[in-house]
Amino acid sequence: MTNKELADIMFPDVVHDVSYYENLYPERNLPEGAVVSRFAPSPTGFVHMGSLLAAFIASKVPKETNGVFYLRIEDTDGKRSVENGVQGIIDDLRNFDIEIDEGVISETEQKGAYGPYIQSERKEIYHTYAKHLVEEGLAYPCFCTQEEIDDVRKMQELNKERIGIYGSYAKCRFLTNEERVEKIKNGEPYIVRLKSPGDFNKKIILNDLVRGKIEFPENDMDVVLIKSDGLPLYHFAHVIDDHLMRTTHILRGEEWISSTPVHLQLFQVLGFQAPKYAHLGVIMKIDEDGTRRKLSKRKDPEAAVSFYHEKGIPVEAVKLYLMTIANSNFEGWWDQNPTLGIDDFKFDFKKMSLSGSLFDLEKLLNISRSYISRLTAKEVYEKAFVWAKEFDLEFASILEQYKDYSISVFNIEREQKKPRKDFESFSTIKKNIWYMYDEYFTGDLTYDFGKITDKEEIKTILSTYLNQYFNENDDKDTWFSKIKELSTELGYCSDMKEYKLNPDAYKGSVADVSTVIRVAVTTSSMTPDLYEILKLLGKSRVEKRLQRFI
RNA sequence: GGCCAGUUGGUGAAGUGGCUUAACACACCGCCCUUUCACGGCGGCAUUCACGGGUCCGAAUCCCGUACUGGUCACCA
Repeated sequence: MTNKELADIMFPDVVHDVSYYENLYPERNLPEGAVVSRFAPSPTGFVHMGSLLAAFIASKVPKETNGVFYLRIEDTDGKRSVENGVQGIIDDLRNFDIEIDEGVISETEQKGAYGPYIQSERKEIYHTYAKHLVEEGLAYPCFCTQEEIDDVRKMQELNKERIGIYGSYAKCRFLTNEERVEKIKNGEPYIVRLKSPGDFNKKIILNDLVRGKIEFPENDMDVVLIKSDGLPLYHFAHVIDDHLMRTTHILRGEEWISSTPVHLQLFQVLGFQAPKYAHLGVIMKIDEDGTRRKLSKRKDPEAAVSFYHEKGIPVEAVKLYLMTIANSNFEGWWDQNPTLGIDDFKFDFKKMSLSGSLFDLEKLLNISRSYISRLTAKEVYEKAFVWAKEFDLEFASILEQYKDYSISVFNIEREQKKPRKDFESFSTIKKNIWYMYDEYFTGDLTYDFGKITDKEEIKTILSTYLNQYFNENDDKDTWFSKIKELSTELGYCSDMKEYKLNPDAYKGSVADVSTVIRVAVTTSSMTPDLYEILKLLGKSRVEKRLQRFI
C-alpha cells in the first residue's frame, strides 16, 4: 500500500492540495527589507508584561520597515482558553496603542488576506500539510497510548537515556502501511507524528537575531504534529502559519529556544524557507527570599498590563520603560533627542539584553514622572480627565466643572525648561493638588506648621499678613518683598544667607514665615510655588483659609 | 539527569584585546541652589567584571574547567 493511499484514509476530509494554499497566500508584495511579524498569544484573557514587550517590539520593527504586524490567536489548546480571552488581549493592546495592521481585530472580526488568524479555524490547512507529509513518508500515524508513552519514558529514565519518542522508541514508525490502515479501520485512536530525519550526533546552527549563533544537536524526536482532537500542536501550527502568513521575523520568549531545532527541521521538511528568529529575555522579578523568577500574573499585580491602565500611568511611559529595557542605548538617545518619540528610534536586536531583566517599578515611575513633566498643562488635563472618567468619577466631575482653573493648577511650574516632576501617574495627581479645590478642602484637616509651633505666634503671622500685606494683585516680586517685610516686622530674618550666618539673632527666617502661610492655605509644607497657589486660589478663598486660624 | 543559554555595584546596564584608574540611568547618601517641597547643579557609592587556570607585551573582553542562575526535555503554548 502506498503512502498516498494511507494519507487518503487518514485525511478523508482534505479536499485541497498544498499548492492550493501556496497560491491562496502568495508572497507579500512589500518593499525590500520589510519585516512581517506577529503577536500570537493564547486567549488567556490578559497580556503579561513580558508578552507586552514582545508585542511592542514585534509591532515596532514592521513600522520601521513598512512591513506588517498582525495578531494571531493560538487557541489549539482548549484548556488554556478563557471566556472573552481574545477581547482582553485586544483591549490591552489598544490601551497600549499597539496598532494591529492585520489579523484578529475584535472578538468577532478579522482583517487581512492571510487568514483565518485563529488557529482553531485553520484545521483543514494543517490537515492538508500533514497529509502531504504522510504522502511523502515524512509523517505517520502513531497509535501508542499514553501508558505506553509513559512506560517508554520510565525505561529511558532508568537507563539514563534521553527522554522522548525517537529512533527505535518510535514504535509506530516501523508499522507497515497495511498495519496502519488496519488499526485505523479497527477504530484505534491515533495522532500524527513527524518522522524525523534528524541525527542527534549532527549539529544545527540557529542564528538568533538577539543571541547570535547557537549550536544544537539536530532534532531526532518524532514530535506530534496533530493531536487526537485533530488540532495541531504548537510546533506544527507555528511552522504552517508563519509560512503561509509570510512572516519574516519570529519574536518570542526565550523559553522557545530549545524547541527551535524542531521548528527549523519542520521548515526544512516542508520545503519552506525558515524565518528569522529573535528570542527575547523574559522579565524577571526578585522574590522576598532573594531568588529571581519570572514576573508572574498571579503573584505580581504589576505583571498585568491592565495594572498600568488602572493606575493612570501613561502608556507612553510604559513604552518608554520597555524600550529602555529592550535597548539600553535608548535612554541616552531620548535624552539627546527630547523632542523625538519612540517611533523615531531605531530598534536594534543586537542591543537587547540576553538575560532577563529585573522589573523595576521605581524606574518606570521615574520615567513616568519625567514624561508627565514634559506634557503641557492642557495635555495633562486631558489625559487625567480620560483616566478619571474611567477610574475616579468624583475627580472627573471636578475636573469637568473647573476645566480652565484645573489647567492653570496643572501649569504651576510646568511648561518651562525645568518643569516640576511631581505627578508620577494620573491617579496620584489628586493627592498632590487636592487643596486647590474647596470640595476636598473640608472636614478635619490637620496642620503642621513646621518650626513655629506657638499658636499665638501663628495667629499673629497670619493676621498681620492678611491685614497689612496681602494683596492679590501684587506681582511676584512685590509679593515676595512683602513677605520679607512681614518677616522683618515680626522679628524674623528676611535674608537666608544672613540668617544662616546668625541664626541666634532672629526668631527664625522668612522661610519659617512663609511655611506658616503655606500650611495655613494648603495644610502642607510640600507644595509648589506659594505665590502661584495664592494667585489661583484667589482673594476670598485665601482670606477664608487664613481666617480659620485667626 | 541530557541539551541550551546567562553570570559587570542595590537595580537596569555600557563595554566585542590596549582610549577603562569600568560610561550612563534609577535608587541611596552628602553638599550647593532655594520662601517650602520638588527641579537643577556638584560629589560619593564595583580598585574590579561569579570562581580557578590558560593564551597574550597586555583580558571584563579570547580559550578551558568549576560553581551558580534561568530555560527546555507533553497529544501546553
